[in-house]
Amino acid sequence: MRKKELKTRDKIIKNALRIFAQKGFFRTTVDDIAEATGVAKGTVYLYFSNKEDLYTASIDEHFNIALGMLSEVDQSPGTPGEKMNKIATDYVNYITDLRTTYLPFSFESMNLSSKTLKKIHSAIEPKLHEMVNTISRIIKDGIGHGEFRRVDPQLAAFYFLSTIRAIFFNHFYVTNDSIKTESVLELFFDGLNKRR
Amino acid sequence: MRKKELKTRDKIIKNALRIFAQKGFFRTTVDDIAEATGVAKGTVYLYFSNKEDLYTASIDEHFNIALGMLSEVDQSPGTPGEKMNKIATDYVNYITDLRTTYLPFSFESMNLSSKTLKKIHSAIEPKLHEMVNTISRIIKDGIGHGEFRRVDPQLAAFYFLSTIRAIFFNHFYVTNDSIKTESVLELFFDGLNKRR
Amino acid sequence: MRKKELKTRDKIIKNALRIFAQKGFFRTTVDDIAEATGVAKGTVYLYFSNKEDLYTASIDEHFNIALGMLSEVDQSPGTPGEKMNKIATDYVNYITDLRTTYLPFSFESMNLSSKTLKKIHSAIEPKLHEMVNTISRIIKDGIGHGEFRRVDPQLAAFYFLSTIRAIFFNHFYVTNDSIKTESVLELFFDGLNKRR
Amino acid sequence: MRKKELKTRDKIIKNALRIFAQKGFFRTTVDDIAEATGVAKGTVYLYFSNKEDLYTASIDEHFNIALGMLSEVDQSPGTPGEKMNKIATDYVNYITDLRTTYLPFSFESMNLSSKTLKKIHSAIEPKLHEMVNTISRIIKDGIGHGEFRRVDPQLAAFYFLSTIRAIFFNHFYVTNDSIKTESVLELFFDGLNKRR
DNA sequence: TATGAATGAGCGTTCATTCAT
DNA sequence: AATGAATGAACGCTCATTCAT
Repeated sequence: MRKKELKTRDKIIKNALRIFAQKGFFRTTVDDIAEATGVAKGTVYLYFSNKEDLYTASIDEHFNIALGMLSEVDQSPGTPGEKMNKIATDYVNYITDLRTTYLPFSFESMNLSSKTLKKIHSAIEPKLHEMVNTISRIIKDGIGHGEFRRVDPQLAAFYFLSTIRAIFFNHFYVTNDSIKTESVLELFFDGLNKRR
Repeated sequence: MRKKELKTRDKIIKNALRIFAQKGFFRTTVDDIAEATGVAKGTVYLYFSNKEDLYTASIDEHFNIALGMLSEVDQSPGTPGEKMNKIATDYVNYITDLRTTYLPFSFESMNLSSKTLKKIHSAIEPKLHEMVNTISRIIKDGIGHGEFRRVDPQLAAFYFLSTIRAIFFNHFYVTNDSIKTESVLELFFDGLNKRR
Repeated sequence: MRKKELKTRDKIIKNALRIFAQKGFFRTTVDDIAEATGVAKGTVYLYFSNKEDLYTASIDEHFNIALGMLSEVDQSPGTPGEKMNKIATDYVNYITDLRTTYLPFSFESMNLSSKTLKKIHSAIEPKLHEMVNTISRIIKDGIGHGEFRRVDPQLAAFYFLSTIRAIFFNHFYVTNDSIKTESVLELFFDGLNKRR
Repeated sequence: MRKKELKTRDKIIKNALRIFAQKGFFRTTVDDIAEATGVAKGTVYLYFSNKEDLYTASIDEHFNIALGMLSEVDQSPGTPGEKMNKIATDYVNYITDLRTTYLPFSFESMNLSSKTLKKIHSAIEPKLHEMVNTISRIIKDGIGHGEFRRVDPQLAAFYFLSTIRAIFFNHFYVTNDSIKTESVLELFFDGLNKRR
């Protein structure tokens, strides 16, 4: 029964993550998630005290998945630059699989109550820091091996994540997918300025 | 009469832009906007057929303002690099003034109905293209003068706008505002890779 | 329009008072009241911020009516004893008209949230005090004229109101209405003990 | 087995009585009672077919306790007046122990479905009659011994019970407990009218 | 033009009740 | 006998939209 309980809760989270990703917090109803999971609406409330709690749990799940992909790439062989390219590609693929509709997946802008935002914050901040730290270490490694410039590794890691996100936001603005991941990454690594 | 009408419509849009920016589409009520404008709720519907229309008009207004700032900087003297720095700084300041709350201003993720999304798209795409084109021209100019590398100017322009947005999204993830505009722009211009 | 507004609000309160009296707070739905008033559910929320607010307003209305009856009797001619008999009879008639079902009308026991109880308290306490004070004055008058014993007038006034209520609670326990108002009042005035 | 069953059922009733008394029928959930009893929610339904049944059983329990106190006092030595004073005091103490919250304990006004009300009625009417009869006998005894006036003993008995309840309802209206049991009983026994 | 009272569909949440184990 | 996960009907409340004035 312990197993079954975890399974139902887990199934709800997985469906919630997907549907929230597709339709956003407000256009997703608890019924949507319950129906997709094959349970009654009330069942959702056995595992989550309210919709925002479920949303928080979904974001948490998202970061767990992202962290999993990250550390897997980190432990695989390759130069820092190769690793970062792999991270970006994997993440882009994951998100691309997740959103089945036109809409971009973005936790960045939910306009929830500030109370919930704070809850989400405290839930994701440690995980985001872990992501930033992992990438940061890769960058430091790259600096040590003379592959990267001497920049602030934390800042570069943050900017790297933003660059990945930029690839998705592009979809919102430009309907034809002319913007390629590699081209953006090339700009990230080599910058705009001409080398002297 | 004509003047008064435009004024009321204009006042509504300006308040809508500010409030939507602060609270997002769903948490903003038509009453919020009517009240802030000092008109009755029904009056809003004299000028906009529904809430999403008003939202679309607000986004349009936002891009008009952004385009205005852009062309002003474009026509001022300075190197392409200086111009781009000015654009980023001005835009950051504008957005910072706009959002009075904790929440980032992001049109990217509204999770509206796809019908409305398409309307917004067709409304903003020409303006966004104008923005991208203006920046694109500056970049081309920089390439011609040997200041920038030979990259796809459109892609670089798009990535430049994404970089500006990245500075705001940062606020959502990192509570202390340690990420400085200049540091991010430095990374944008010089890239991560070491120069050979 | 001012008039119309007051009318709708007033109509809602009057229906709410009647239905709450018949079915109690929990078994009464906002829809019940809206339907009885001939307005949509949302209309109720134009005038009252929530169900408990409406309930509080209903109780207030009840006490206003009771106070009106009380002061009318008070200003009519008669001995203190006659006045008190009239008060009891009028009140009993009023309540009897109000409850159309089997259920007693009792504000005493709603088991609401303590927050609401406090709101109701502060709303009715002054009015209840006014009721007690009016009866108290009548009793004092009766004592002064040698009609009543020298008792605490406030206590006697409170007990008098309880005696009136007792007549209704009786209906809950005893299905045949054998308990007559006059018999109970006789006991109230003359007591159980034999006079020495 | 048989013993254990009775024990569980009994434990549920005792907890139900206490919690219903504190929070009322509607604000009490079956979960509240199950949790307090230390059994699963489903277990409650092994012994009671629904919540209203459990409520009826609780009221029954209440009357059994009250009847027990009553007959104990009845069989103890003392004048009729002394006995009635003892009854009132004991009952007040019992109820005071029962309600741990601000709310008065009142079965009088539950606003349940009329079907359940009828069930409750038929359950408590015989017991209430037994209470009234016991007190009635005491009063008759007092009349026979010249202690009480020649009144309808049933009516006086009913009014006596109402007087006891009045003491509790007072708590709802008057926040400071200035109303003392003895003062109210004095009024009950001696009446308001001056003795000629 | 402008108003704002009225509407009612829609959604989050609760909780008594059931039933497979 | 006992459990507790699951159900789903019910209800409070919101708010975009309408329309008579």
